[in-house]
Formats: sequence, structure tokens, C-alpha cells
Amino acid sequence: MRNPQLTKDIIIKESADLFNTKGYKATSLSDITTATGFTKGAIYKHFKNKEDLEQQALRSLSKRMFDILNKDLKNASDFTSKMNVIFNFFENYLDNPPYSGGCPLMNSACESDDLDAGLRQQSFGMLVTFKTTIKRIFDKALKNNQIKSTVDSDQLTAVYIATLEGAIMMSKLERKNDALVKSISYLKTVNSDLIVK
Amino acid sequence: MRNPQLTKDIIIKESADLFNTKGYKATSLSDITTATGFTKGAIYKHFKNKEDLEQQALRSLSKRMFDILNKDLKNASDFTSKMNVIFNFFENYLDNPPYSGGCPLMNSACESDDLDAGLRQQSFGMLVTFKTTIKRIFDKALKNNQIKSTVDSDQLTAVYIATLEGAIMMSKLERKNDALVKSISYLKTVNSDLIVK
DNA sequence: TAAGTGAAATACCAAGCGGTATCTTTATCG
DNA sequence: CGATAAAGATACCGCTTGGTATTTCACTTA
Repeated sequence: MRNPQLTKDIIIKESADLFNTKGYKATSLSDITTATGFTKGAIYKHFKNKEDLEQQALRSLSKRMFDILNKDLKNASDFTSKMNVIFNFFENYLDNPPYSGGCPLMNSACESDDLDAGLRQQSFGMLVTFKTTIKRIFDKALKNNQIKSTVDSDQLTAVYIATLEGAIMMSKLERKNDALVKSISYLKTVNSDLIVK
Repeated sequence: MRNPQLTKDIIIKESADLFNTKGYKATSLSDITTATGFTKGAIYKHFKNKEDLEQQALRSLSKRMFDILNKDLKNASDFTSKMNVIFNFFENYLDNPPYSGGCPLMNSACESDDLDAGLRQQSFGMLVTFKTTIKRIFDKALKNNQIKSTVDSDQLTAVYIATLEGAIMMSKLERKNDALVKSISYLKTVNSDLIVK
């Protein structure tokens, strides 16, 4: 009956969803106990404190995101299809998301200030991973002459991530994926202009 | 000695800064009392509860932002200079901001969920104002044939806001305005491509 | 100058918070 | 099977939270 690893996984998963929807500080331990069915005793057996749980939860959210992305990216060969993997992922964000509550990167970035350095660092790492993922697509396409050699991959990486993240914020606030659809549609036209015909 | 209006203004201003830096839920009433020097009695004389204060504080942050923007926009005549007003405002965000803690729109949008409907609605209104401000610049330029007639002002409005907001989030997280500078520089090139020569 | 009024301070409350010490249960393995 | 150690439940702690009832204070006006 008992399965410590499963218990820990459940606590991480449930609390991750709570953190990403309600917010980290706004989610209390009793929220987590009611969501998981476990007691505080069980939680503190697996995590040294709430901050520790917050960080592990964010890490799991990050993993969830990039596992999906990397898996789909493996099946994509050229620049356009790789970018479409990214775009598809974000287009599904509101209707059929891998986690509810919007993007964990933005949520944690907004909430973590200088005080909770641990969460902030976790969030920072997630941004680095995201940037690396996008930049690699640009750089490989540059190397293979799939896109114009004038492309500044660092700049476009920043712009793409900023646009996608900002659009998620807008769509979440407006409760309709208007901004997300418009932004992705725009980025696709940008993409097609980059391609060497 | 006593000045009720001033008292209220001080409470709003100080709590607005606290909310925008620490977060709304994370800022306690005692944080506000120590920051203002007033007591809880004074606060609850002017605001019916904390949520009421949160909303009025966000409204004042929004006003602060658009007062600056509208004032500068009045002195700008053509499309490019108007857009530069927007860009300049955001470029100063990290080095010399009108308020600390990043963009109040994004902060409130991220934190407010379905529970605190009041804050959410206030945040939503701020987004509407922002969209109206940007869209008006595009539409006027369209009307005066300053930019290409093929421009979709609704789409570009969404894209510009998304990019700026996302870039702020990134720059705040990275503690350097790299992403913001890159994004604005990019949007400027987009702008120049829109212009009818 | 004394009364009246609203601003602000003080003192207090119940509830919820994160965290811990202790006890009970369950799985593991000689 | 019986001992052992870990997993998890229970009960509790000090503290802070948002909020309120009451009191003191300062200003206006007659």
C-alpha cells in the first residue's frame, strides 16, 4: 500500500499545480494537504520546508514543459517544423495545457523577489533553458543556411520568448487566446521572412 | 497638522510600491504601517479592507504610467516619434522607473486569479487602456498614410504589448535590461519597415 | 472657548500560517 | 515470525494575519 516515492511525486505534482494557479505564497500547506490527501507529517518527511517544496515543484513544472518540447523537437527536422513545435506548444496553452495557471516561468519570475532567492534561481534556470532551446534552433538553421545569415540569433531568441510569454499573460488575463493566436501568427510570418528560398 | 487626503495619498503610494515589488498577497498590513508610519486605524478609516486598498493602489500605478505616456505622446506628432515615446518609457523601466518592481500590469495579471475578481478586473482595465493607447497610434498613422495600408493594427498592438511585457519580465529576472534593449531595438526595425517612404 | 466631528491610535480578536515533536502504522528483512 | 526503521498521522506551538471596537486626539465652527 505504502509507496514513499509515489507519495513524494503526488505531493510535488499537486502542489506544483496549486503553486502555478494560486501562486506560491498564496498556497498554504493546508491547501496541499487537502489536495493530496496526505498530512503535514508526510510532507515534512519528504521536504525540509515549504521553500524546498516550492523549488522542487517549479523544477518539475519546468521538466514537464521541456520534456514535451524536446520530445517533439526530436521529430522535427528543419527550421520551420522545429519552430512550429514551439508555436504549437504555446497555442495549446489555454485550451489543452500540460499544466493549468499559465506559464510557470512567468509565474515564478513575477512572484519571486530578492527575498526568496531559491525560487528566483530556479526560475532563472528555466529561462536559461528556454533561451538555449530556441537559440539552438536558430543557430542550427544558420549553420545549415536555412535562414538568412544576417539573423541575430540572440536578439530573435529574446524577442520570440518575450512575445510568447507576454502573449500568454495577455490571453490569460483576457480569458481568450486572442493575443496568443495573433502573436504566434505574427511570429510565423517573421519566420517565413527569415527563410532562404 | 492633520491632512486626511494627504494621509490617504501616502498610504496609496507606499502600499502601491510595496504591492508592486513584494506582491499583493505577500504584502501585509504591518508592512504598510511601517512603511507609512500610520497605524491600522488610519488605514481602515480610508479603505474598507485590504482588497479595496489593493485595487486603489493598482489604479494609482496605472494612472502613474499613463499620465507619463499621455503627456509625452501629446508632444509627439508623427508615427515614429509617438512610438519612440512608448519605447523610451520602457527602456527607462529598469534604470530609472516611475515605480519599482516591474510592470504593474504584468504583476497584477500574474497574481490575480479568479478569486480576487476585483484586482483582476482592475488589471484587465489597465490592459484595455494600454491596447487602446497603442492601437490609436497605429490607426492614426494608417489614416494619415504614414504606414502601409496592409498593417493589421489589432495584431501589431497585441504583438507589441506582448513583446514589451515579456521583455520586462525577462530583464527583471536576469537583472539586466538585455532582453528589453534587444526587444525594443527589434520593434524599432519592425516599425521602420511599416513606414511609407 | 467649548462642543462637536472626523481622523488616527490603541488594544484586542479569532483564524490561519509554517513548523515540530510525538505517536502510530506499515513495509522490509534476518 | 518478530524486530527495526521508515512513512505517515496527530496534536500542538508561537507567530502573524486581516479585521474590529474602542479610545484618544486634532481640527473646525459656533
